[in-house]
This record gives sequence, structure tokens and C-alpha cells, in this order.
Amino acid sequence: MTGTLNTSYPDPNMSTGLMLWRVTNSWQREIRATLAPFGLTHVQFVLLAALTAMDSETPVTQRDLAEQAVTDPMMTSQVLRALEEKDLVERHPHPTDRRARTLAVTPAGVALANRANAAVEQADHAYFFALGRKRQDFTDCLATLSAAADISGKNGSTSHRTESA
Amino acid sequence: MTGTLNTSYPDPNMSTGLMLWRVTNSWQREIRATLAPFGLTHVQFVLLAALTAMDSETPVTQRDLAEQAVTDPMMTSQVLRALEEKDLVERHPHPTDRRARTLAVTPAGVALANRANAAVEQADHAYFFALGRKRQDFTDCLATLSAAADISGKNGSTSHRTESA
DNA sequence: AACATATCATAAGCGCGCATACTATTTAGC
DNA sequence: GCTAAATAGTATGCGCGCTTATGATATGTT
Repeated sequence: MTGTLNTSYPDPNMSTGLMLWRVTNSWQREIRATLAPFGLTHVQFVLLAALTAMDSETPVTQRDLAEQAVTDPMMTSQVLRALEEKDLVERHPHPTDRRARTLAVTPAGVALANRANAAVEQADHAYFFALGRKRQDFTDCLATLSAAADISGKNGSTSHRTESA
Repeated sequence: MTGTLNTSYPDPNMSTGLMLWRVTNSWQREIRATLAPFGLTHVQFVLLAALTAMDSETPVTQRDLAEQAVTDPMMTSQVLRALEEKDLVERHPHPTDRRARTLAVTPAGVALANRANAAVEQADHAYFFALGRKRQDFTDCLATLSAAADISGKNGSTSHRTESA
């Protein structure tokens, strides 16, 4: 016996996808631990930081934030309510669209976002330190895949209606 | 305004960790769609394939499988019961350890694992095709990170008791 | 103006990934 | 041999990532 699985890999454990999945899980554990002292989950941090970074004069809806942060609108909705309960963000009625809500980060939210961001950047640096000088190549590969998958985080996407027809 | 977030990245959307997270989510969507026709989730496939590949003469426990597949033992337990209900794997009592269960893949499980594996390998190839000849470098980076994080999937780990002291 | 279509936000629900805790057993130390 | 510690497996519960569905509002068409 010992191998009733036909695979094109010498060692199935070395498949790119499988390792990508495992590495991301491992990275998420690091980030989770890093953010725990701040009382933030990873997604909470991502949305809080993204909103803090894009907080401009034009009103930002949940949809806008979800698109910018490349997060699921459904999840974005519930995470934002969690952030609201922590008084880190506020959700006001939209001036012209009564369906929508405009988002604003509170001063406490801005402060926490910056403190947490510093910790995450440090954790990130430590995690990918093992790559040495190949780190930039690795990041470039991720950017390539992001572009190919249309999840760049800004522009490059939308246009809708370009599929399944 | 426009940027109350202090970041060391020119564009926070290009941070390695963030892109890693997004790319993996996107890859998972692909795999999910690929496996859907087979009635398998990603984790179900991973465990079924791993068990099929390691199915040897020495009895394999759930713990063994979880360690080999680098999956959470808790999740492994419940996913295996799902696979058992589908008659893809069998869980027998262990010959010498009455706490443990020995795992066996059914013929249907082996067949499905191979069909699904072929589809996943093809989906993987398509997904990472955008990397071109840099694909191997990317995979090597993942291997480096796996080793650094001690999640290689076999050996290299364990030794326990090496932390927090 | 009336109607069809699209969009914003959310409810409900499923499976993953993980933390905590518990039972039943095995192993180690004495 | 007897107790203490470790281990295999599982229940419970939380938050993510996503699918499907629904109500309210906006927009586009005629």
C-alpha cells in the first residue's frame, strides 16, 4: 500500500496551495496573538485601520469600506457593529441615501488603530523575516496573484457584469 | 485629513500579511468551487487525501492524521465524522489503545480522493499560473515560512515542551 | 407618474479554525 | 500496585468567510 493517492507532487505536503493555506493560518495565529492585548480581532483591526486610513471628507459607506478593505459586506456589517459597541467607530445616517450609513472613526478608534497597527507591522516583519532578501519577491508574487484574482484592494476591479455571460 | 493612520507602507494595501490573507481567501474560493461538484469541502478533501496517501499497515489514529495534515485535532474529529457519514472513511477501535480510533479509507473514499485531487491540482496550477516561472520561488518561500513556523506537515516539529519555559 | 431593476444593509445559517474544558484511558513515577 | 501526569477523543462556544434571502430605498425606463 502506502500511497493509493495518485499525485503529481513528490510530496503532497509541498504543494503550493496547501502550504499557502497553512502559512496563512499560522500567520493569522501570530496576528491574533499580537492583537489580543488590544482587544481586537484581525478583521476588526483590518476594518478599523482601513477606515482610519481612508477617513476623508466624502462620506464612506459600509459598502465603500468593504470594497476598499476587500472584505465581505455581510461580515463588514456585523464587525462594524462590534466596533461601534466598543466606541471605536460611529455609524451615522447617510445625508443623501437613507439606506446607507456613513462611517466615522472616533478619536479612541484612531488612537487604537495606530497603536495596533504598529504592533501588527512589527509582527509582520518578524513573521516574514525568515524570507530574508527574498521577502520583496514574495510580496511581489502576492501582488501578482492579487491582481490576477482581482482583489487588489482598490480599483482594478468592479466593472461588474464581466462574467458568466 | 486623508490619513490619520501612521503606517510604514506607502500603500497599506500592499503589506505582505494583508495580501497573504487576501490571496489565501481568494484561493480558498477557487478550491471550494472546484470541490463543490465532488460534495467535499476543502478540509474534508485535505483530510481524505492525506489519509489516503498515508494509509499504511500501521494503524493511523485521528491524532496521527491531524499531525500529518497539520490540522486542528478538534476540527479533524468532527470532519472525520462527516467523512464517515458519507462512507468515505471508517473509524475502527484501536487494537491496543481503547481511547483511540484507527482510520481507514473506503474504496469509495480512495476513488473520490483521487478524482478530487486531480481537480484540485489542476485548479492549483491554474491559480498560480499567473506567477509564471516565479512560481517555484514562491513555493520555496512558503516552504521557508512553513519551516520557520514549524508547520511543515511532517517531522521537523514536535519535541514538545520547548516553549514558554 | 408608474413600474422594473439595482443597491445598501442586515437576518439566518453553515463550516472552518481555534480556545477551553471534560471523560476515558494510558503511561510514568514512586 | 497505586497514584500522578499525559494523552485520544469529544462537547461547547466564539468569530470569520461565505451563501441565500429579505426589506427599504434609490435609480432607470417608459
